[in-house]
This record gives sequence, structure tokens and C-alpha cells, in this order.
Amino acid sequence: MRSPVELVSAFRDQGRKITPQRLLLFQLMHENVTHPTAEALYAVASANMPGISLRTVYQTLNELAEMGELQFIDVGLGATRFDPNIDDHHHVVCDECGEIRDVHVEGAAGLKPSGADEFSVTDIGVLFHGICKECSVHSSRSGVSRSLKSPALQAKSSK
Amino acid sequence: MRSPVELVSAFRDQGRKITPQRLLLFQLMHENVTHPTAEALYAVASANMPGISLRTVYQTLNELAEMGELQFIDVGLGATRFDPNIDDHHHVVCDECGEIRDVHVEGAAGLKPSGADEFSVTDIGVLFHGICKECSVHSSRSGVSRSLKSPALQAKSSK
DNA sequence: TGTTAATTAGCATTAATTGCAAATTGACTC
DNA sequence: GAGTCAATTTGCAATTAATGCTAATTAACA
Repeated sequence: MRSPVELVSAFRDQGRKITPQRLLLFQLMHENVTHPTAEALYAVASANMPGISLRTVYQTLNELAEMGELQFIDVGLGATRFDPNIDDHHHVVCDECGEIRDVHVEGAAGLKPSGADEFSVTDIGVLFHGICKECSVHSSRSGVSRSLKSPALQAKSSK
Repeated sequence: MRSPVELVSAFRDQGRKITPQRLLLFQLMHENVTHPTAEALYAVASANMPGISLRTVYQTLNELAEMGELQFIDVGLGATRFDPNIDDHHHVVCDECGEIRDVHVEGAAGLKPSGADEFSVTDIGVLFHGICKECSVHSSRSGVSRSLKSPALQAKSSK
């Protein structure tokens, strides 16, 4: 995702307006490596701008994605995560704490599916599941509990 | 996923009961390559056994997953898909029609994430997006419409 | 400073899935 | 073959994630 300043121009160039809400969200998402959910971003935004609506957060995230400024990522937990990193990269998810990290994967671009004849590939995503450094040290902590491969059984966020 | 006959034993061995509903679902999922959603499986099950509940379908799918007999897969569309194939394999999703196919991926097991130090990997999933043979021939058809990378913008099933 | 179309907020709605409790029924015992 | 009891099924309410809709607001331009 480009810098807030660049996004301001990009938005104006497309006939979109610059509002304080959008500006704040640009700032909060720029170089954000936390892969927040819309709700999580909303929480942070609310702290800075009381009264901002969750609806606006969703709207803006969708617009940024539409403009190719960020990526949606879905690791199998309930909510979509947002990633301002649009370079070629992949993700690692800790099945203990739920944290997601961007990683580079050597050779990923060269992977070929065999078994689906004449399927034309437009995108390849590699998702690693496992346990992060922090979680393997401190036995188990807060965390997501249970295997992330079983969404139906997952503990939901306790709101 | 093992055969219905084997599952009957496996279930009994764990103190679980064999009901007509479960038996039907075992049969419907065995060697099923359609990656159905719970709703889709429910539709087929209902045709065979009117009155079976969606709740039971979810319940049974969760139990099968818990026992390692099937996999949940999440391609970023709203609903979780169920895959009775638990061999080492990956998936291809057609962004036009939404179909998912199992594929083998040479070299996938050897992929390493770089950038997340000391992350211990327990599972690797590769997901290919693109257009399937059928959809590239007939221009566009029913289909999922729009990029599957943008769940927030997706047309929802029209129930 | 006025005009107008874009945006925001807030609430209702939809979709996917689970929680819960009452009624039912496998499986085992006698 | 009948009785017992815990497991299972149903059906409905509840929850979560996300979008649809609309009135009120406001940025951007003339």
C-alpha cells in the first residue's frame, strides 16, 4: 500500500474525496504488519477518532482493495484479515496465538498444479501453519486454541 | 476418508453410535470430489432422507474432521468446504465458477518460509487461483463473478 | 459562498455456524 | 425381546462477519 500522501492523490485522481476518516485509516494501515481484522482496525481507529463507524472501516478497506492497495487474506478463522503488503509474499499462521506473519517463499512462483489439466493459474498462495517462536517458548497462552484446520470447532472471539 | 464400513467400526470403537443419518453422510462424503459446503451436502442428504437436519450435517462433518477423516478447506468464499481426501494434496479454485479441484503439487512439501525465524511448520497449503478449462472455453457463465480475492465484494448466493 | 455528488453513520439484513434443550433412539444388559 | 441410559437428532435462538439501504453530512469545485 502506498503512503497516505500518495493515496490522497490517488483517491482524488479517481474522483474520490479525502475525508478525515479515510486519512486516519490510510495512516493506520500504512506499513501495518499486524494483519488486522476490520473490527481490530475499527478499535484502533475509534481510539483516535471517536464516532467513526465500523461501516466506514469496511467501506474504506474495500475501496483500498479495489484499487489494489491492499490484499484480503483468509487463514480459515472467521474474519478476513487485511494486508497492506502487496508485494509477492505468503503467510505463516501460528495455530497457538493466531498471529500472521508475512514471509517470502523461495520457489513459490514456480509451483505447478498437476491433476487439473488446462487450468490457467493467475495467483498462487502458500499458507504455513505451525507454532511461532514465542508460543513454543511459553508453553500455551491466551491463544486461538485447537487446530486452525477445524474452523467449526474454533473458539470465537469473546467480544 | 475411510469407507462407510470402516467408519462404522471406527465410530463404534470410540463409543459413538451409528445412526441412519450418519450412515447416509458417510456414504455421501466417501470419495466425494465436489468439496461441498455444509448446505450443499445437506441438500443432497435431504433428497435421500427428508427431515434430516442441517444441524446434524454440521455436527457429523465436525466429528469426521475431529477424527481426522476429512479436511476443512477455506478458499475465501463465505462457506467452509469439506474434503474427504486427506492425502497430501492442494487445491485449485476457479475464480469464474468457484469450482475447487484437488491437485498434487511437486515440491510443495519442501517449501520454507523465510522471514519468520524459528517458526515450526506443521502444515503447508498451496492454493491456486485461476480459470478452469470449462470457463475459459465458454466465455463466462453462471459463476461466482468478480475476483475471489475480494470477499467483501462478492456476490452472495441468492438463496 | 453555493452546489452537488460522494461519503458517513447507523440500523436492518443476510449468511454461516454454533449453543441449547427437549424428544428420540442406538447399544448394551438381563 | 424389553429396559435403561447416554448419545444423538431436531429445531430454534443466538452469534459473528459483512453488506444493503437511506437520511444527513461534507469535500471539492465552480
